[in-house]
Amino acid sequence: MEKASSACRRLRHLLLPKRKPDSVVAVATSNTQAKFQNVVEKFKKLSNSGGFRAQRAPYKAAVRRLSRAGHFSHVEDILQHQKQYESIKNEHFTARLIHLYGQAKMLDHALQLFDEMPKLTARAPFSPSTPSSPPASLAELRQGDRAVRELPAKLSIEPNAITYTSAMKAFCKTGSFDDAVSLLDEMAAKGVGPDAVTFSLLLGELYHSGRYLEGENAWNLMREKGVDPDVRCYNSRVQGMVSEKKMWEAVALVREMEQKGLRPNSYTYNVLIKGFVDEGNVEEVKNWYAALQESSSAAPDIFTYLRLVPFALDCIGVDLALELCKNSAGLKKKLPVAMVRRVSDELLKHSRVEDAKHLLHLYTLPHSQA
DNA sequence: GTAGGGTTAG
Repeated sequence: MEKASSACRRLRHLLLPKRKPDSVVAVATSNTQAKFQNVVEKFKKLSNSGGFRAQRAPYKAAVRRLSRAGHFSHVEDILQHQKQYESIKNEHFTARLIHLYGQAKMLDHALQLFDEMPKLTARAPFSPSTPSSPPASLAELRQGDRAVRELPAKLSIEPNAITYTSAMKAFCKTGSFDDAVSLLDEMAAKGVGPDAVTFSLLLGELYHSGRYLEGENAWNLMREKGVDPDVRCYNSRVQGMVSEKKMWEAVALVREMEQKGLRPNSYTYNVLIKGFVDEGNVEEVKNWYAALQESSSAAPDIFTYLRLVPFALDCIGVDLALELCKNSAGLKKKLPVAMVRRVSDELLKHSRVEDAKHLLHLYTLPHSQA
């Protein structure tokens, strides 16, 4: 059955008009189609397990991957598939699916699923959690006004902290930072308290877009409102300081968060490393990489290595570059092939054939040129 | 146990 349907799909694909008659392109596209179809089938199989359905990351990753590639029918396929499981009666599960449609920018599907909730979940909707998914979906679509005004009115619900946070995200993403910040006033007027999530998002957007002073204002506002910054809030501010090349202040802030008992995570270290890489400060880059390796609350990740490998090649030495590549080989996300090749080329320049071979072998790259 | 919150560079 499955074979027949995938054969049909292939046939349909062949019958579809092609813009590019180039046979090489056609074969590549067909391979890609088959690859994504495979992703869908695998995902459906995994969905059979309740343990899998409780996880959030694989859903997000699959939807992101498929929607980025423009395979919206595949997104629909895997999300509609979830309706057959008991989990669909759990409104939290269904709310997640709604948001996933939003993340794929499939608003119509998101709202339709929301409409179906009463009959799917066997419970009346609008328990505190459910109506937050449509605003979150609208935020993904950068529609702040609709998220915070039109939709709550339509659903006869009062916007809560999550609605506002979603709207803030949408406003920031469209560059309407003033609108985002002014939502804090509106929240205060309505007695809705912002929390660490609200501020981590706002701070991140402000600092990340180069609005350092506005970020600092928001940070002070957060303190005035008695909201305790968590690791992500601190990270946003550290990142803001790094962007402003205030490395000493950034380091001091990391020390402050440690003193408060907040454990720096990989993001924290990566931001500092990025700052010192941009400064060309070899000693501090080495220090913070060592600190990250020794940390009990963080570990190097792919972003660490993406930054460090080119820097090691250019400013430190091929030995460190090789060591970094080896250290990163065990990660699920791999370094780009071109980056690994740069390191192996450098090794060959120094006639270190065995090291180069070993490196390419680690990344299962052919080394016939060697 | 259950919502809304990060980066990379070519």
